[in-house]
Amino acid sequence: MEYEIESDTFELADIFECGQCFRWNKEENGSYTGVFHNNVLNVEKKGNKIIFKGICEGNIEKICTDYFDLDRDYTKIKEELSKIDDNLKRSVEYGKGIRILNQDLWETIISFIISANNNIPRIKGIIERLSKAYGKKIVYNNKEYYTFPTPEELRNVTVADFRKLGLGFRDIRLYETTHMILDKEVDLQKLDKLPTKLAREELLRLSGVGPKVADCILLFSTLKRFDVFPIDVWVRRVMNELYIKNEDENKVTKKEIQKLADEKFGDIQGLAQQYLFYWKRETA
DNA sequence: CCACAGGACGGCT
DNA sequence: AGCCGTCCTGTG
Repeated sequence: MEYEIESDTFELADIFECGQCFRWNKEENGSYTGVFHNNVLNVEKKGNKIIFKGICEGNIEKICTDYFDLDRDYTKIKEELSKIDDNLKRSVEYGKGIRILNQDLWETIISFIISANNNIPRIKGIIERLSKAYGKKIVYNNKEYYTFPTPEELRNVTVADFRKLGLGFRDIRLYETTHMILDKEVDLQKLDKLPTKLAREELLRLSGVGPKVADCILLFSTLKRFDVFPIDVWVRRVMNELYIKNEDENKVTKKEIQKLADEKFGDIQGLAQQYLFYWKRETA
C-alpha cells in the first residue's frame, strides 16, 4: 500500500528525532520505518513529496492522516509561536518540520514510564525487546517487525519477566500499571472526555507516572493536549538560559518554570516546549 | 575503578 | 509543602 502527499511542514528527522516517539528507525536511504498499531510503515521524503508505504490495517490515507496529524495547520501554529519572541522564532525555524504524532494512549503510557531516569537508545532497546517478546510479528520487506503488546498480551507477564528485558527498577511500575489498566482502576476510555487537569490527575494515579511523564502522555498521545509543559532537565536548562538566567540551573524550581510557560505560551505551551526542547538538545 | 545521565517515589523535616 | 537518597543500566 502506498500514499503520497506534498508538505512543507513535514521533516523526517524533526518528527522522529524530537523525543516524542521510540519506534522509528532510520534506513540507509534516509527514510524511516516504524511500527504503530498493527501497521509497519516506511516514510520517505523526496523534495516536498512525502511517500508512505507499508503494511496497513485499513485505509492508508486515513491511517497516515490520523497518525501524522496531517489535517492540522502547522504553518499557522508556527506563525503564532514565532510572534511570542525571538527565542521561539529561532526554535521554530530550527524545528520547522516537527509534527506531534497521535500515538496510541496505552503505548505512550508504557513508553514514557520506561523513559523515567533513562536515555533514548536504552528506552528504544527496551521497547523493542518488549514488543518482540509479547507483541505480534509482522513481516515487511523480508524483515520482522513486532507490534507493541496490548494490555491483554502483558496480563501474565511477571515482574521478573520485565526485569529480564532490562527494565531495571521500572519493572514493578510496568506490572502495576498494566494491571491497573486491565482492571479499569484507571479507565483509559474516559480520559479523552476529561479536561486536561482531571485527565492529568487520573494519569498520576498510575504507578511510575509522575508530573513529567503525565505531561508527555497528555501531549504525545491521542489525548493531544497542548496546554501542558513537560519539564525535564533539558527544558529546565533551556528555560533558565533563555528567560530565568539563574547562575545555578538546579536552583530553578518547576513551579517557577511552569508559571513562566503559562504566562508566555498559554494554551499552546506544549508545542512551545517541543520546539524549544528540540532546538536546545540538537544544538547543545 | 569511578562519575555521570535520566524521573518517580517514599521517608523525612 | 519542599528536600533528598535510592532505584538500574549504559557510556566515557
